[in-house]
Amino acid sequence: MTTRTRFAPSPTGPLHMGGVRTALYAYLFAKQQQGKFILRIEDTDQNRYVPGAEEYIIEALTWCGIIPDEGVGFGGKHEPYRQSERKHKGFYMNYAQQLLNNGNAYYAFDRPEDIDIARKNAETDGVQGWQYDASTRMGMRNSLSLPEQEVRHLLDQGTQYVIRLKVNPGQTLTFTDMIRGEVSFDSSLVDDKVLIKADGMPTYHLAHIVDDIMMEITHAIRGEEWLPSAPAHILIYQYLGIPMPLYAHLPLLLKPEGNGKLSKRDGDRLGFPVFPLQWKDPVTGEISSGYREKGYYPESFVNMLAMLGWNPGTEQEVFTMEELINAFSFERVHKAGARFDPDKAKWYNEQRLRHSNDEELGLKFSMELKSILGEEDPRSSHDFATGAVKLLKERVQFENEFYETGKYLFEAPSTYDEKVIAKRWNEKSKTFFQALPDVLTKVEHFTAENCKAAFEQLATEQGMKPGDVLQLFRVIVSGQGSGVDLFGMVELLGRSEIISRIQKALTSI
RNA sequence: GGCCCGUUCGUCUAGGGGUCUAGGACAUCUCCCUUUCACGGAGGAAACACGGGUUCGAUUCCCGUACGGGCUACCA
Repeated sequence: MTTRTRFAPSPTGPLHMGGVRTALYAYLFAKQQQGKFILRIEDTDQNRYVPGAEEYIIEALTWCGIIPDEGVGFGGKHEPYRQSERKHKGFYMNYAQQLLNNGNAYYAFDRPEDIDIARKNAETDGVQGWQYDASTRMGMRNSLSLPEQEVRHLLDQGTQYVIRLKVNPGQTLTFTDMIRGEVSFDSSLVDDKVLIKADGMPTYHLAHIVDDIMMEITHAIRGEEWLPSAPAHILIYQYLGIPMPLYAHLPLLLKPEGNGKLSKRDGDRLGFPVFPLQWKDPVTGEISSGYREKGYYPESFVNMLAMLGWNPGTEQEVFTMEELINAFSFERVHKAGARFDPDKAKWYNEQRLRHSNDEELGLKFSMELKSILGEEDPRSSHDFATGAVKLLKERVQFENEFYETGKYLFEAPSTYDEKVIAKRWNEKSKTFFQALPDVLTKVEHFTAENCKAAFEQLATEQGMKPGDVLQLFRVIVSGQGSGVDLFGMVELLGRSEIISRIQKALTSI
């Protein structure tokens, strides 16, 4: 049987990184098994629908390289993949009817207010967790407690109703989780979950099962927050007489500090994004940052996410998607929640940047430079940009830091590091720099090595150690006391630029 | 409150009865390299939540406690 996994978010807003990780694991597993990965949109709650969320989800997954084989936006033999559309085809009601017919579900006419009252009454009696179940259902208005005639009448009248799962108490419900092993529950503690809501929409509980069956899902992968409702899901499969797919409940992603799971609000408050892509709230206009816009490589973002709760059992940490597909296994997913570490996230990006090809980085950087400096500026050329990349590559974690970090490569300094000037600038050094342009003019091939040799020779001739003027030279060229390799920078900037910077410094210091 | 899941350095984690003097990575500290800063290299500090069992022997198995997390909607 072909492995089929799905990722089934609800379009209530941007996908957060925890959701992306769930999608990733489902994708990795499917690909490893030469199976299919499906994107299903669970939009059964029309009140929570957020415009743009669906597009966001598709764009985010695509950016990450987690490409569905079937689903909303990708087509496939089980269309439609949007639950609101599937509802109109009667898929969910079909299954609900089957449960109704077999006596495993029933109509309930209680309004939300009635349930509130029942709950409040129970609380005043000191009962903490009231629920609609075998112990309370006969005191409510439903097709189990009401005479058949009345039920008929209510239905004929068009009275609003929900369909509830009839959970029989006193049995142990067990299933084997791919990550946690055997997990069991007492059915007495499971409530009679609503299967079909008053508006005719199915709830998650019914909908995901119907769709997983119809879409031939073999492995259901979801977050740990679903574990408590697993017994109800086991029961639905039992009542339907259909074998359950294998389930995996993933550990949650926790906040970097403090308590609780990582939530949408945490991100920008703590200085890191929680979303893969930037998101603008359609109502408030509030903008939340995204990993893409921060300059992360999608591969690094995915790599980082993969390692949060899973490890290969070797010491390898940097992976490509291909390698992840090969190495992944649910047996090696950790059971406890993982606290997200923004520093480690940056490290993954840095690693990928370090191993990137200079020419390719240079090409991208030259495009950026062209938009900053102009198409014709020689410093926007591929050659110059590649030269700059070589000098800057080990000093940044993101490509988008090249320009700011190496700004002095693109414009002559207007200020000079005061500490170095105060310490080193004197008559002797001034004389040295007055003589330096002539010496540099005579250097035949203007390379780092030749310039360095000429520089040192001049220093010796003037009776000083190169170290006495080296840092000054750096400040004269770049304005800063520290930075990229000095003579590498000299070679890149070229003879006339260097000489002009020396002359500028001589008049302004 | 109830139910479920969990608990190894600050963080992500390896290890699943003796090989543990508990390993790696991020972060941190020291030193080396270097014209500076980074990079890189070397090294340091840093953890088995607690209490009972089981066992010749528990970080590893069992139970309890504590702590953390999740769920407890006609939301997913």
